[in-house]
Amino acid sequence: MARASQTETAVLGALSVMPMTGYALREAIRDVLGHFWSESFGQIYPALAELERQGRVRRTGSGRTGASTFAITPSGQARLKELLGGPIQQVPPRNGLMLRLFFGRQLGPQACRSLVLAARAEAQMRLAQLEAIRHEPPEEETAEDRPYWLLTVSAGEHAARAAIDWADEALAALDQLERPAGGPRPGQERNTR
Amino acid sequence: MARASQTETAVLGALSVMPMTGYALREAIRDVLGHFWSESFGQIYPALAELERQGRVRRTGSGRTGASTFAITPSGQARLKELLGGPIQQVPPRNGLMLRLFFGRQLGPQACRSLVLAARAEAQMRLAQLEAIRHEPPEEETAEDRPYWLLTVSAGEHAARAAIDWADEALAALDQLERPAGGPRPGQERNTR
DNA sequence: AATATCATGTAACATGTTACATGATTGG
DNA sequence: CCAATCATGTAACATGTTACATGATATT
Repeated sequence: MARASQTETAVLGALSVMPMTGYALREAIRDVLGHFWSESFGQIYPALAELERQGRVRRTGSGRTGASTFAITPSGQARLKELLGGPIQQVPPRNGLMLRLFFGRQLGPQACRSLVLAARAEAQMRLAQLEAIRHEPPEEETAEDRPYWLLTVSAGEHAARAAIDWADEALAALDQLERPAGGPRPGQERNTR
Repeated sequence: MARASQTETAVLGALSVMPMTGYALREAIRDVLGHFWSESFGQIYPALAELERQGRVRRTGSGRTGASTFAITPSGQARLKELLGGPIQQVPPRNGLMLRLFFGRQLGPQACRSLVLAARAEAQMRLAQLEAIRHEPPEEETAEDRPYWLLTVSAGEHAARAAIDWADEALAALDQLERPAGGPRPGQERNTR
């Protein structure tokens, strides 16, 4: 009980959609869950071995020699539901951009501008990718999963748009900092917008 | 070089605002940076010891016996600037809520609703806290840092509002999933299982 | 005097990444 | 045949949390 349950959830979840190899699992997680999840080989293979030992997945020796396709078992299905219903353990926050901006006085407004601009560009790229995903033609086999998948896409879009809006606001504020608008007027700093 | 540079940055940054003990450092990080950063004692004390060995901080044996107030040295100031200017290393994403929603079909719309509602409530609380911080009266000593601090507050507010908007949208979508709009239409009522 | 809080430090554990070793299969 | 890719697995390392041990100081 209770070991690496997050990786376990991701692996069982992915296998609940379709059986695949450990390698494909990693690619699926990177390409499909990539916006909010990640796993490395060093996590996936041990997790698969453990899940197999527990009878949650089984190897169906298909395909090439040495490669094994893993499929979820009924016991694995049950375990997945249990994990999904269980408590969400979140990672402690560690936002490198915010850390830098918080101590931004040491860097000065110009360097901060660059950081914010880079963040804005990144958010814009993420947003475009998510919109592309949303407009991909739905596949037959995954039709029932799709509404749920779109919830996560939507969350990503909202977050990306918020990041862009914030960046624009932050850039304006940093500009204000650099040239204090027509002579120093204390107690005035408002958000333009 | 290049060891735990993120913790180093947080510690040097906090000490650049004012000297304090390791204990106070942890409280400051939790209370002030808490919305986007975290450090534990197990990180802070070794980091302080290492920074002292390198001459980035020094102990000013003030206060009670056994307690040491740490202050940043000029060398530490320089190092801080170097760290702040360096590349941002971000943590791989791991969003437990999104993972659950992605496999939401296994849980069903009702359980997903609960998850989204909880997330909404959490975002609302975060938003209230951030707005309180924004309206706190500014202190004299930190006046120059304040504009930068407000950038991070603003980012948190944008993110929280985005989370709330998304949650409302998601709740509506989940409702649609449960009762498929205006009576059963053939080829449409499949999600009841 | 007892309790709560401040303070420092360490050890054990959990988690996760990266790099490497090894080999099969496929496409040119 | 050769390179690229698919595939599995492990070992070394990095990072980070939690729990514990220890004691000082402040509060009641």
